[in-house]
Amino acid sequence: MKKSKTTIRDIAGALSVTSSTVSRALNNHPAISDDTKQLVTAMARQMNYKPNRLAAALRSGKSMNIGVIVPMVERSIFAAIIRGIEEVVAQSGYGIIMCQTYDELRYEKRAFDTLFRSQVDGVIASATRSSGNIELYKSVIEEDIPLILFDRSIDELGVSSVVVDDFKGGYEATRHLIEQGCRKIVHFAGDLDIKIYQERLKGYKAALAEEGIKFEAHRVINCPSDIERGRKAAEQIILDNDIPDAIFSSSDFAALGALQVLKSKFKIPEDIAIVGFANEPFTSFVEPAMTTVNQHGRDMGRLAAKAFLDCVANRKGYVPRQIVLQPELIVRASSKKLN
Amino acid sequence: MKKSKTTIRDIAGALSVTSSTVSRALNNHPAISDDTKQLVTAMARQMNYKPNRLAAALRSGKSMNIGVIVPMVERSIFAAIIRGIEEVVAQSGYGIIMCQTYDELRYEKRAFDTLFRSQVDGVIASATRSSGNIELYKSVIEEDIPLILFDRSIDELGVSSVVVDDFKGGYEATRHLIEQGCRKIVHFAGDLDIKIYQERLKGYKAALAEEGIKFEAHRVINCPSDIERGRKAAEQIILDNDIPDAIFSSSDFAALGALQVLKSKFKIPEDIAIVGFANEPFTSFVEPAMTTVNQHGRDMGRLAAKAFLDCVANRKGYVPRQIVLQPELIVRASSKKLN
DNA sequence: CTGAAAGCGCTAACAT
DNA sequence: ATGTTAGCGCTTTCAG
Repeated sequence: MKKSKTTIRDIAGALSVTSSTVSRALNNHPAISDDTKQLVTAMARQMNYKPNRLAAALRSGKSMNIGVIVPMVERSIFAAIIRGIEEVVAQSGYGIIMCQTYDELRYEKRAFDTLFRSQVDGVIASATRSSGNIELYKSVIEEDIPLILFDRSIDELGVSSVVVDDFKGGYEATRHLIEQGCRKIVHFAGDLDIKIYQERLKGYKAALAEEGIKFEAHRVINCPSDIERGRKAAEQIILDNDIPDAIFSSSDFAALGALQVLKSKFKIPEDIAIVGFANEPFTSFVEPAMTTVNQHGRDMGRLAAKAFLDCVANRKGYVPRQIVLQPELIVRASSKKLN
Repeated sequence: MKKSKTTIRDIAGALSVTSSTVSRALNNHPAISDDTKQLVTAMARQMNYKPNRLAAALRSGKSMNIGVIVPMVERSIFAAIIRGIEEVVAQSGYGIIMCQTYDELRYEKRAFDTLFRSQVDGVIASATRSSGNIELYKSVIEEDIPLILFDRSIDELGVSSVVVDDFKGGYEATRHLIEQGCRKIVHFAGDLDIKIYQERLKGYKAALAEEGIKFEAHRVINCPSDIERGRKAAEQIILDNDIPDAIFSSSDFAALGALQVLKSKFKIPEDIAIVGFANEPFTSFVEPAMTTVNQHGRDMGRLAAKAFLDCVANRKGYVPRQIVLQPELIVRASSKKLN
């Protein structure tokens, strides 16, 4: 039953043609007669032929695989992005090698190692903290393989990227809070080594400034994207005497943690309004439903993938472009003061 | 700057040895002197050498990539499994090519295509609906590449698998409900083409039978794993006159949908208790917190990966084994009647 | 329209 | 401990 796998040479033998012909027929080369193509594909099926992409890749220099690097697939934004990427690249015959960094440099390094050794035709990645890893990305560029960044980009690299306007997201979230009458707005800042979190913070500051509300450094609390850390931060707030009237969190997870602890002692949103960031599915069904910022993950994935395809299509004349998606504030009960 | 990539031959040239020596040195072959290894690795780094896995794979017949097929990465159980797999196989130098089926045969087919063509050294997969795709899995076996199934296995295949005892999960969930005093227990059944959902249903029936509660077919409602479908099902229940005192849902998502609509009209859990399945993160923070069944995703992934490694280690003498994990009922507020 | 020939970069007997 | 040799399965000029 189990004989050595059929190769194009076997097919060629069975048909008394050469492997070149078979190869061309299989790849739908224009200079092959329809008759031959018919014969070859029929025989291929009959012999249960499975092309060996590795060999093709080695010879042609194209692996038809692209690497996708995300912090972690559990985050719905990244799952959505992967789906978006997959949708478009699959149509061009590409497979995806997915790597997760868990936001740690050593995993990020390993990811690049895996991808290089697999000879991927391109890398679509979201960078981790923006220090220490630039060399990694530069090495991709030096190897001359297309690199597209999404969500968290690295400007110095000058490659194509698809990001959401985090500044605007932070700005609108904060502005919305101010419009609800909030004045003492706490910001849960993410890792400020990462640009997107810097931007969200800047947006927050800009909105305050615009409304003439003085920025107070002690209202910015370092709080990673994690429910438990959100709880801790909220507990700290309660201990302090200076209770805010709103929280704008740079992540839905931290916002949720805060919501959980605060709602036992305060009315949400009347006493304290809460806004998160990322539009994780759970935001729509926690109580009260949480206001958040939608980042259009699937679109981001699709656009990144298209950028990659573009880049491959005109290898030489490709000009990188920065695509900036508009975030969308989704207002829900957690921030609607009815005054 | 950008010259053609360095190969082992280049290194060999620079060192006046042969490429075999370089190859062996790089692979830490025992029969190479430490001096030479030192020299070679130093030169490799200096010349910025990046091994071409494709070539190695073509020659050695091992791609050092394994394929992982899941329905969709958004489901936290699958994200957890992937993480478990990755943890284990990465240590042995394997990369992961991830494919999603979205529970549709055509995507499942495409996944296998991608994996075959990439010459993966193994496939770790969760099957979709258990009809129509068996041929796909058989073809993997015929190609003689290790296949491990998880979560949703296919018994006829006789390969190693790691699953959770869905029967027991269904049984315990239902039993718990009965212990709370519930008698009219509705079951939201998943796609009964898929074995895990059949098992959960059987467990439900078994628990009823054990307690002498008559099984009533109309209490089994077809309801896929989807919030919206759960809402619809709950709305239908309200329209009917025969209000149940509990719902055991085969998925957390459907359970959540039901919870959302029911809690406006009924007291949960006093009037209607609710139990889900899968321990999605959101179950712990919806209100009331939802009782559910934990499937130990990360462990499942780890075990599946270990099975794969085992299988590779003793290719000939490998005996497939079925690993069955014990589900864990996590009791939360949505099902605790305080009578 | 098809054939012949030459590898892609690496590994693995078999030598020495 | 290292060198020689022969490909893995496919693509791709260059001929005809």
